[in-house]
Amino acid sequence: MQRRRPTIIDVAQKAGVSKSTAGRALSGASNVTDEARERVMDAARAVGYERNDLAVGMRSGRTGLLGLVIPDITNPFWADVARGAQDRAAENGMSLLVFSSDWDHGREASHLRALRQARVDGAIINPVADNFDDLDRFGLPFVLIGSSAERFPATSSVGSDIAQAVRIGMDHLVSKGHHAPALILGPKSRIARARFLRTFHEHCVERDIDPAALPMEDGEYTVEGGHAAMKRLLARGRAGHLAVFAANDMMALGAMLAVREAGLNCPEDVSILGFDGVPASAFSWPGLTTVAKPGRGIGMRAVDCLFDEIAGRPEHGRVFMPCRLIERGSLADLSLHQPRRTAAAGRG
Amino acid sequence: MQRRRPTIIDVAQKAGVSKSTAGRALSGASNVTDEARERVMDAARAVGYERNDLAVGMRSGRTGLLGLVIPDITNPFWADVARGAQDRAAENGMSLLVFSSDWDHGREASHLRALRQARVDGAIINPVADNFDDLDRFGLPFVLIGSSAERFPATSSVGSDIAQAVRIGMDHLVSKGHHAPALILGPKSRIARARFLRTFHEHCVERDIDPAALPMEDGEYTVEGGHAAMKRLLARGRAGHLAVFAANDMMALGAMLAVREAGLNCPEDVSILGFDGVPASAFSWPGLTTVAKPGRGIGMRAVDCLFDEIAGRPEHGRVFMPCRLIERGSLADLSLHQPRRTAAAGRG
DNA sequence: TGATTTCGTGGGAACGTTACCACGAGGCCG
DNA sequence: CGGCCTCGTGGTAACGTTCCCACGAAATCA
Repeated sequence: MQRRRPTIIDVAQKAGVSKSTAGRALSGASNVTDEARERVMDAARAVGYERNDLAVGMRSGRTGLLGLVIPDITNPFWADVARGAQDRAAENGMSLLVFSSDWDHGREASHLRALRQARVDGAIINPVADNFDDLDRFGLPFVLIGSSAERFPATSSVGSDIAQAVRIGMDHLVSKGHHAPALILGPKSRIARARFLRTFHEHCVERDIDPAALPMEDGEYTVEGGHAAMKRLLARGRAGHLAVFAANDMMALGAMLAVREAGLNCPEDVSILGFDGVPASAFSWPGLTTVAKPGRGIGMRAVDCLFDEIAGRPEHGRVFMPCRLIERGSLADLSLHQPRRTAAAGRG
Repeated sequence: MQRRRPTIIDVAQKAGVSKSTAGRALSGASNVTDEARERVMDAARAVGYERNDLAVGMRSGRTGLLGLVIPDITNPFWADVARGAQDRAAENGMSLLVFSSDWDHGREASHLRALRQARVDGAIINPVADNFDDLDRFGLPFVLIGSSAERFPATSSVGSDIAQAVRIGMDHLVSKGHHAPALILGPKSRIARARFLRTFHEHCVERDIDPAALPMEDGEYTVEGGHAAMKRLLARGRAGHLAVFAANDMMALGAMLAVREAGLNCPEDVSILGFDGVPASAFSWPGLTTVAKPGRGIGMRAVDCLFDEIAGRPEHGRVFMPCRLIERGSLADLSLHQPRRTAAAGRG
C-alpha cells in the first residue's frame, strides 16, 4: 500500500473532464459523447487506472462477488459444482468466494456471516440441515443446491434429478437382463435415500415387481459403508447372478472389494451399478458403470438462477438437472450372451 | 437492498457514545473503558450490527479477502491445496476467492485483475508460465505455489519437495528389491520433470548405477500419456521383473492398463510406483503404491507465508514440503520372498 | 502548587466511486 | 420568436468505517 493507485480523479484531470464524465465513460453509460469517452479511456490507460470494487460496492450496493458454500471442496462432486459456478461467474465478470462447511452448523453460520460482511451480491449454498432460520435471515439473494435443498420448498434451488437417474439406472439394468436387482442404500436420515427409494418403488410398480421381495441393505455413503452392505447381501446367499444398484460410487467401489474378498468376480458373478460419476470409478477393475450427476451443470445453472434472484426476476422454484449413464465394465450382459471381458470394455 | 442495515452510527446512538468510541469498542482497541465497551457490544447485539468489510477496506486498506489462482479446482491435488488454504484463511477470519486458470495466460491475467479490483489483502498463485511481467506488476502481496514457481526464484513460494519425494520413492523401490527401475517421465517442457530427473541421477550416482542404462519413456501427465509410455517400455522387451516409477498417478494408472492389455500382471510381472496421491489410486486393482504430495499442507503453508508477506515480515524464499509414501499393492516384494496378494494388501 | 504526561472521548475528514440534481446549450414545435 | 424538451456536463453528497487530531480530566512528578 505504499504507492497511491490512480483514481477516477486522476483520469478526469488527464482527460480534461469532470469526475462525473470520467465515471460515466468508464462505466459505459450512454450520456457521454464518443469524443469524451475516447479521451477518458486513453487517459485511464495512460495512468493505469483500475476500478476499485470497494468504492463501487459502497455506493452502488454491488460488489461483483458471489459466495459458494459447499460441504467439501476436495469431494469431486462438489469440486465439479464449484468449477461450473466459477466458469459462469467469470463469464459475467464476477468473482467467487468458496467455503467448505464440512456439514457443520457453526461453520456454515460463520461463512454466511463472512458473506454478509463482504457484501456479496448473492450466494449459492448447500444447506447443512433444516437450518432455515439462518438462511431466512441471510439477508442477501441466494440459491440452494443439492438434495438437502428439498427441505426448503419455497426457495430457488438446483439439484440432480435423482428420479430420472434411478430410472435410467434401472432401465439400463433391465436392458442388461437384471430384472430384480438388490439395492445398497444410504443412511435413513438422508433426503437422497428417500427419493432414490421412491423412484425405485415406482419402477417396480410399473413392471409388476414386488419391491419388498428385493434385497436391500444400507450404510454410510462411504467405501466402508458399501463394503459392509455388500458383505451382508452376499451372506444372504444368492441364486445365480446378483445385480446391485448402489446409492453412490464410493459405496459401489466398496462393494466391489467385498465381492473380490468373497472369491467372486465382478461382473461375472456380481454386477454393480454406481451413482455419482466420481473420477475414481474409471480406475477400478473393471471400471464402474455408473449414473453420473451433473456437478458442473448444477454449478452453472445455480449461478444463472442467482443472477435472476439478484435482478429480482421471478423465482425458478426447484430445477432438477438430468444425470447420464457412463457405461464401463461392472455390469454383466445377461440379455443375450455373456460377453468376454476385454480391456476395452473395462475402461470408460 | 430494501432495508437499511444497522451501522456504527446506530450502535453509537443506542450505547450513548460517539461513533469513534463505538468503532474502537467493536474493533477491540484498548483505549476504551470496559464499561463503554460493554454498552457498545450490547447495543451492537440489540440492533443486529455486522461490520461492513467494504467500508473497512476503503479506509483501512484491508478487506479480509485472499485470492487463490490454481489451474483447475476439479484436479484433486489442487482441490486439496484449496482446502488447506480455505481452512487456514477461515481460522484467521479471512475469506478466499478461488479461480481456475486452466493454464491460460489470458485467464490468469483476468483473474489477477479481478483480485486487484477487489482489493484483496494478498494472493496465492500457481503461475501459468514464465509470465513474470504480470506478477511483477500485480501490486499486492503474493506467494507462489507449485513447480512452476521455481521460475521466479526471488519470490516467496511453497511447493512439494520433489527431490525428497523421488528419494523416498527410489529408496522404497530399492528396499523392495527393484534396483534398476524404469522411468515414465512427464513432458520435456515441464519443471517437475527436470527436478525428478536430477534427483534420479543423484540417486544413481550414490548407488553406482549408470542412469543412461535405465529405460526411460515420457509423455503427457495423463492416463493416455502413461499408457503409451508403458507400451513402449514393454515393447523393448524385459528380462524378468520390470519396475517402473511413473511421474504422476494418472500416468501410473494408464501404465497399469497397458500392463493388463499385454497379458501381464501387476505386481507379479510389472511393479508400478506412482507420484501424487490422487484419490483414484486407492481404487485401482491392485491399489497403486504412490508418493503423495502434501496438497493441503501446501495450501496452509502458503497462507501462512502470505500473512508474513502482508505484514511485511522477512521473506521465506522457497519452502519445500515433504511428501509421504502411501503403500498399497502395486509393487512386488523381491527383497525376500514373493508375498501372496491379499485384499488387505490391495487397498490403501 | 504548577507543569507535564497519560488516557479516554468525540468530531471531522478521508477512502473512491456512484446517485442525484441543476444548469446551459441546442433543437424542435406551435 | 418564445417555450419546451433533450442531452451532456459538472458539482455535491452519500455510502460506513477508520484515521487522525484536539480537548478535557485525572494522575504523576518536580
